[in-house]
Amino acid sequence: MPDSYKAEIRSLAIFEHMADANFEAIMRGAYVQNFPPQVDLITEGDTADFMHVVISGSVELFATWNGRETTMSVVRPISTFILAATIKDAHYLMSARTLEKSRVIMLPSSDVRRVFDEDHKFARAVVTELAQCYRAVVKNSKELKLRTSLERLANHLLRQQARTNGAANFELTIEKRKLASQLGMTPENLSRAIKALRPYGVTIQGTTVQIAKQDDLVQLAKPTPLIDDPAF
Amino acid sequence: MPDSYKAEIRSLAIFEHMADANFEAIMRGAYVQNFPPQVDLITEGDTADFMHVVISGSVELFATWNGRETTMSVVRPISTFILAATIKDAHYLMSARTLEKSRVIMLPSSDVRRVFDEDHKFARAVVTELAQCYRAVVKNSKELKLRTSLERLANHLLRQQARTNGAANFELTIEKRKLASQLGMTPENLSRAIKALRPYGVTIQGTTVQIAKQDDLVQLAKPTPLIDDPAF
DNA sequence: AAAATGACTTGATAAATGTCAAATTAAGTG
DNA sequence: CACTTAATTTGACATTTATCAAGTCATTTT
Repeated sequence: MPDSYKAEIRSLAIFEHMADANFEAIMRGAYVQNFPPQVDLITEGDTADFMHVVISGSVELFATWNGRETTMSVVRPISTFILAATIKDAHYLMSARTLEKSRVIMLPSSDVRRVFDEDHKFARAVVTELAQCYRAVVKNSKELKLRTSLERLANHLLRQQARTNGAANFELTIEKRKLASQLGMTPENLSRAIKALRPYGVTIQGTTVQIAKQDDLVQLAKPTPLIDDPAF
Repeated sequence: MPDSYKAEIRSLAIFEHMADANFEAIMRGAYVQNFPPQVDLITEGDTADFMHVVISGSVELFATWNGRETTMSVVRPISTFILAATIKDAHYLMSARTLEKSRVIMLPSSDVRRVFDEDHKFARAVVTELAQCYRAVVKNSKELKLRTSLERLANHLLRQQARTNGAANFELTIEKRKLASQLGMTPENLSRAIKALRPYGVTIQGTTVQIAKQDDLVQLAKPTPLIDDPAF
């Protein structure tokens, strides 16, 4: 494990305040791996032997049932995933695959759990992270149940805009068919939803989004921190 | 706070192994309240000043947006709710109301957080509980995105059956319109879905469910622990 | 018990969303 | 660049789900 990665990981919220010795204990069994795009990292149902940290690239979390598949979320640097399964010593509920060339650090779950039991600062940080994840899923669930697909798209665009520079023009960060799946619709439906946003000043060419009439889009989307603010 | 309640609360997984002094510290500021049905306990967006424990009755967690409302879950004795918001010192993401006459214990969030920082056993238990809640929401989200309303109903019946005695006959525990909302459909749609399950041996009269052809229903529902087993 | 209220069901219809196939565009490859 | 492949879009259509209105059923109130 090169020191440069170590420093990066150390700066993550969940590792930031723990004792050096404990951090080293976790890092001892950790290893970095580089993956090309479209590589399966984990499969739902398997036991959660590793906690993962995305250092570069991006990783899709997805779920399957009865031949169907849906994108649950996309994890970007620098963040952890599969924290809950690690802590509970349980099975993965979601599968993961790389979307681009990605660097991922794998931390043995048993080490994470052991240190968790010894280092209160780490435990505190894990809880905060977990609470954050929980709230993110709740928000997502609210969005799915309370909004139509058009409204979900409109709000996604506004969130994406806020996440970047807040300017009228920005880029989509994932493929449209993944976006469709994440928003709980088919690619065809997304394509039509994009056209339906035209009267609200939205133009999407390739991956470039332009929001010409911010107010109109906001009026349609009706964003609320209770669903749309990741920090709320 | 009567001792009888205290003993009940003490036996909850999240309080079970903590130090007596810390448990007392939390109980000192706690109080029990009895509510009639249909009383609003908390409103989404408010700051999470209390963690709640349902001692008797049942509490609906629901969310609203743009004039719409959806049932997120129903909490039954003895369990906590609004743990994540308490830990994060954040705002409630969901509202809560009693469905029946209910007894609820309210623990000041600041006390919970203080003890959390001092008592490692408690912290450990909180994390486990939170991870459990997280996984429950993920399962729910998977179900919403991967299954049709008919499949959701079929699986709900099987889960409900497993939760009770596993026998062919059992009772629905909530109103049908709440069930519909929880499953992400309208009451009318639920009513029709129930009829559509007839060929699979399902009869529902009032709140009584009969599953005459278990195998047929299972074949339709295709339950998986990754979505349907609360303990998985 | 009669009346009133609310839950549930049913039918008719509309809207939203999904499916399939084909056309188009974009991206990657030799 | 020409070729191949994959992603996206479009059109036609099917299915699912929601909406509205009316009716039925059950429960509570008086």
